Amino acid sequence: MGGPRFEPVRAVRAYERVVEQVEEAIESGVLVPGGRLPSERELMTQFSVSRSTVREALRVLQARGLVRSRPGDPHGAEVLPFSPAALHKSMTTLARVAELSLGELVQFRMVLDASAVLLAARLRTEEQLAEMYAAVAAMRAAAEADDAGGGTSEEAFGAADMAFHDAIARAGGNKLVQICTDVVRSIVVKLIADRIAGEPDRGSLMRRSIRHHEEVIAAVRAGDGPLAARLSRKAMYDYYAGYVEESERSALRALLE
Amino acid sequence: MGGPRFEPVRAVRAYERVVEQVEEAIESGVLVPGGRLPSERELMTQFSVSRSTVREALRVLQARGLVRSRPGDPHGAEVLPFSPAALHKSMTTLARVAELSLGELVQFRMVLDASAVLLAARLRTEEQLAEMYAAVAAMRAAAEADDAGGGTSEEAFGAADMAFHDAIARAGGNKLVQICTDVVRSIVVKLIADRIAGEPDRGSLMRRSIRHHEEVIAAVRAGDGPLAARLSRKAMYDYYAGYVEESERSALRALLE
DNA sequence: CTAGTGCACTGGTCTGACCAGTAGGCTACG
DNA sequence: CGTAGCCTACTGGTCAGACCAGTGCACTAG
Repeated sequence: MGGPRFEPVRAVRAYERVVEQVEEAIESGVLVPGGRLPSERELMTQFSVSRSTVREALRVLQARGLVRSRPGDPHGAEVLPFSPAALHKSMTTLARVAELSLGELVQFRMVLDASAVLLAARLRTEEQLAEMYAAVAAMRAAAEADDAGGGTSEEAFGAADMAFHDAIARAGGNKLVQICTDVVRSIVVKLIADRIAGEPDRGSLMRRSIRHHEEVIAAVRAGDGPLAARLSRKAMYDYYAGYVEESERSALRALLE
Repeated sequence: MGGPRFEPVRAVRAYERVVEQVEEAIESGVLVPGGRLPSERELMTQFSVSRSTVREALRVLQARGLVRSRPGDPHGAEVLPFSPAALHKSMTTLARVAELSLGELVQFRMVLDASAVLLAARLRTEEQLAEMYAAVAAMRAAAEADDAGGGTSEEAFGAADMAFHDAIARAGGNKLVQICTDVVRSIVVKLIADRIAGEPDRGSLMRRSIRHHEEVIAAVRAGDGPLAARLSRKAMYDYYAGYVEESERSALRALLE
């Protein structure tokens, strides 16, 4: 101990410094969504680096979802409004590389959705409640179309289901919960889309899901958060348990009290 | 309707196809962590593209946390084991660009931590319980060092706290919950590190936090998940409420029942 | 006033070059 | 024979300059 503790000076690549500066400009608000970066050739003179370096930096920024560039665009790369696309990408990679099981993903959704619904029961506006009702109505319409042999009805059902959960999440008022819910939902749906489409008894699954959603809405309307949360977990479990490995279901049931 | 619905063929850049192929190789297990990619010059012949294109692809893969390259390394870029670094990065960006408030972040932690602790109460092993005890002991040691005027004690306290929550999350058995908890925790800590360090009555805050943690452990040991979850939320609230905007605290309290 | 055309400039890609740094083989010394 | 130190063949990082297809805008012809 004692004496100055020097840190190793890691070599910072030129393109990294370019990334840093642009990132800083975006986060500090100097560059606003919809705004434009100078052209690559302009950037290379401003940063005193070559175009390859500028381009590598732009690739990184693009991978992080901060900018987008189109060939031929005379205005330069566009600064994007925030989108969870990058989060989505890294979570998808996570799901594959870290070998996340369907059970873990569903469990995560149970947790987040239940909290969102708990919060929604207290914070929702009348308008958001109406959206939830509308979403359930759309689900019912899709289910009926399915009974009649409609082709793309499970797609419509899924979209309505998403609208419902999105309304809940927005009503809950936590953007992070909302975004994570959405990201994980899309991953889960993608994982089992084919299995759902081939489900023999799809109709009864849909009907049961609709009933569950209605119960959740009723609890939200009544302002009973804990009940709504319980119902929400139950609904999620019932809908997805069939697709989850038997060995993982007990961990899911642990959330049902 | 009717007739084939053609999709617009979006122009796929060369470097994107390189990224896709390498990503595919990693996710399918052809390339394992610790393994090496061919050198850039080798890759450019394999993919029949120029080195610039190869390098842009590598930058993207690096930004996604899949590979790392060192100058002079004769073995080529290294395939990395999974790390939540990319997730961390995109969530940090999210927090800044999407203007996530401290309140939302803390609320998110309350939700995730409570679920982790709920699951841990059922699934924890004796070994993991011991780790939790050890972490609390370390917290106490740090708090005592702080009373004695130790310099880096709040750092040690934070590290022990992290170890505690990490043990809980691992015991809960959901990797996604564990990772998200960890990522958000580090963001929160970074946001208020300076405020915590300057806290006048840090000692009592630490002591109260330790007591809370002990209560949580007791409930986990007893297998009472719901109680442990409640205590965990309470502990988190007590610790962070002071740093959260007054207007947001009610949303946090909504989680306390 | 509008429809069409041309041009200036963009991003995407390629080629070829140089540099600093690394690893591992080779050599010379003990 | 063993080892310390050098040497070389490579690596990734960066640069310069070139070409192409595509875009938006100004200009022009109707």
